Amino acid sequence: MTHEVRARLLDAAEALLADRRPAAITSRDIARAAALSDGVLYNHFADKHDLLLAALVRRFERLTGAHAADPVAAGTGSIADGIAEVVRRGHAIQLAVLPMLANLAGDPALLGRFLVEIHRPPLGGDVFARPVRSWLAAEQAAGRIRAGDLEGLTSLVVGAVLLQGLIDVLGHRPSSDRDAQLSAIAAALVPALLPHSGGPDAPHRHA
Amino acid sequence: MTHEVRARLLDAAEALLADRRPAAITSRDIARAAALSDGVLYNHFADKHDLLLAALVRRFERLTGAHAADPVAAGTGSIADGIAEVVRRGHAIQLAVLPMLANLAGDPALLGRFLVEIHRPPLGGDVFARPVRSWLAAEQAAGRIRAGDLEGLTSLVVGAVLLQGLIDVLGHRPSSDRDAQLSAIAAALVPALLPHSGGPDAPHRHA
Amino acid sequence: MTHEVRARLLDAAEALLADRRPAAITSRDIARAAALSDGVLYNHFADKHDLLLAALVRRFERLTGAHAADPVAAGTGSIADGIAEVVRRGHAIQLAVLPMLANLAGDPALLGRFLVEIHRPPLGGDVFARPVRSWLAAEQAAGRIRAGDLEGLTSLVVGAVLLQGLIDVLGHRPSSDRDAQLSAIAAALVPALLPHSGGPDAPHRHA
Amino acid sequence: MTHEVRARLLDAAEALLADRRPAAITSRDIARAAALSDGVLYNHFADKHDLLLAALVRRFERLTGAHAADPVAAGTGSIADGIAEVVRRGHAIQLAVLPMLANLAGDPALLGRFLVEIHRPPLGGDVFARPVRSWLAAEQAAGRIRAGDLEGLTSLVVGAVLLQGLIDVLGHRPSSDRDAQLSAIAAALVPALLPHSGGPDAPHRHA
DNA sequence: AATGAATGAGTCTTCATTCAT
DNA sequence: TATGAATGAAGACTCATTCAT
Repeated sequence: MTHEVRARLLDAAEALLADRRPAAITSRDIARAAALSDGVLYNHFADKHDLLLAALVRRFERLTGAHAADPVAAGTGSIADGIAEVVRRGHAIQLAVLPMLANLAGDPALLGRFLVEIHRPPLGGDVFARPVRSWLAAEQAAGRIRAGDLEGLTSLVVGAVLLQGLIDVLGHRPSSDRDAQLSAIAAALVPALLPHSGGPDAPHRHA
Repeated sequence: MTHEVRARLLDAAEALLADRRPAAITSRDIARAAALSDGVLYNHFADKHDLLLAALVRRFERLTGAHAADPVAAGTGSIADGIAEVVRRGHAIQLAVLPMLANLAGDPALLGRFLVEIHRPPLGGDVFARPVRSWLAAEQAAGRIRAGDLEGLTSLVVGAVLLQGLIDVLGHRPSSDRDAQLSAIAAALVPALLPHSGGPDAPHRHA
Repeated sequence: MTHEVRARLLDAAEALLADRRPAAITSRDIARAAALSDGVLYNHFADKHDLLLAALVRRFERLTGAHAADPVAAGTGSIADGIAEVVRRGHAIQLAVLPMLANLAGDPALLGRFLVEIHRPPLGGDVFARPVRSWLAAEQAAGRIRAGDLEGLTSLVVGAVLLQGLIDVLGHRPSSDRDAQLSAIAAALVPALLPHSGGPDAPHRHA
Repeated sequence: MTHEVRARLLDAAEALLADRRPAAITSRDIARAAALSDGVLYNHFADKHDLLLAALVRRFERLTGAHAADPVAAGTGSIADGIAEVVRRGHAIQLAVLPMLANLAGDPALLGRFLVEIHRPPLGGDVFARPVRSWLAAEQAAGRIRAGDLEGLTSLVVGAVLLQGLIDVLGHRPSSDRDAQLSAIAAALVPALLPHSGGPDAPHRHA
């Protein structure tokens, strides 16, 4: 089968990508991991870059797929619990995907090609934003959270979670610290979500 | 002058760092850019890494210094205007610093050394968080924004801004889109900041 | 042929080893001598050191093999003639091997690896001592030389020959001087070998 | 004083020579060890080689001087004891000097210059042979050992000792083994030294 | 005479890619 | 199509020596 070799190459590259940055993977490493010869690569891909890119995309989809399949339920439970869950889930996705993305950052050419492949805007197509936006939209539709700019809110949530993801991926921190911080973020988000509470509230009300 | 060469080396490295990732800068590049001979580097630094690290730190400080000197005023104007300014300023810092940081991500060893040099936690010591935290604390002290967990709120703001910074740095987007998004974020943050408005508002009010 | 290059590399290295010390042989020298490209070496050997070591061992075996195949006959002729032959042969082996060994002395790491490869104790496995010891043991068994400590006697002979070998290898001296000295050594050894004569003396008095 | 710098350079080089081979000593090492600047060297010596050579000679003389001053007494005690002492002393000199000489072997150019400086034949002028020869000559003159070729006998003794010295310097062996071997050598030498003992015994008695 | 920074040729090694089989 | 040996440009780093001060 002609495609078996291609697949083996991709598998091997994907496996290596799990714990090494692209720049640190040699074409020989891949060939050896695939138990194939050094040169085959060029019969199936234009380039080492090409192979790596394909492997990267496959890996991204795999990492991302599991999470995408299981959205946070909207319309049940308290808003506080819901946003906490959204935050936790978002963070879990980041932990899966960010290491790969961080490694990619060091290779602008590859990163560029990867982002094209994945759909802009950057940072993983919409894998980060979509689940958040969906939940927010659903709860808005249910009238359980404040109506208003969906994108601003989504960015708020995604950004807050991303920061925590980066901290975990680039620095290393105790998981208890991490959980506390995630809870604090969820708590801080609650007032931004709740519907206007009627009462007077203007910023300059002090006047 | 004994230090002239060292300085020229640093200048050259810093200049190269502006548009290339460290891994893509060769010792020869630096020497040539400094109009010095190949080996000089090793008369002044232990390593290419050492030189690069020093240049990185210098660049970071330079990039960061200007912003740090001019904090957002607290206690005047509306909260909405204040947070909008905090967001804008934060974004400006990111634009200056993130490209460098993103390039650094590809070189874990150098990144590690850099972070040590800069003070953890990652992502630029506290340059991102400190101005935000200061403003929030000041407004809290003035009773103009909701009392409560300062860190959660800070993370919210910094994260939201960071996400926009990354989008601008890694992908390229029209500045009008960017400004709109920053405004949306600031707007979305306002309700998270305003003091409790008295009225009933609990999340589970639905019961 | 898969091994042709490996062999050519070894041949080239061996040839260079003939008149240069390992430390003075660059990887480029070898490649050029083998009419191969700079990098080949690393397709067949882990290291320049590895290649050099292999070449060294090969050269040693080659140099040594010829001599080992043809031991000095014991039990025939006079003891004086026998020891003279043992001395001459020993000296010939040294002349072949010592230059290489002397060159090796300057590179402790390589020397160490080489000695492991060749069997300790130092100075070329037992190539120097074995033939001497064999002849002595055979003559002892035949009752033609003094019984007694075989090792002491062996050391005596090997050492005396080694000294002459070093003189020839490190300094340069006329071969007539050399031959005279070898003869003198053989003559001096005779009384150390002859069985106790009980009676008054002389080795050749029999006439 | 103009010569103070020269002396400091020599001292430093000599000290470094104690535990490093010449090829592994950089001109900077010497300058630093002498607490002098990199370039001074060239005001007092033609070359790094020149400095090293001078240091080598000085070191050799120092190492050798102590031993030369204290010859083995001849004419008293048994011949067996005398030769044992000669062997022991010879070995001690070797242990002092051979490491340096072995290191020198790796640098033919320097070795050559050194040997010229020290007087041929190689291996330390006559430091090894002279004490042995003196003792043998004295005992011969006293009629306590066999008359005959002094040089052959000297070579025998020096060579045997040299072999043991090399074994100790290049390989490492327990001192008990070493002492046993030195004794065995001394014992094996005794019959070569003792005056003719009379009795019939000829080598070709085979008839 | 001393300084010590600058030089730059030279070392080993890596690795993407080619290409004859 | 698969193989895997060969290529050769490129990289980081060393160090004896020079020379302006």
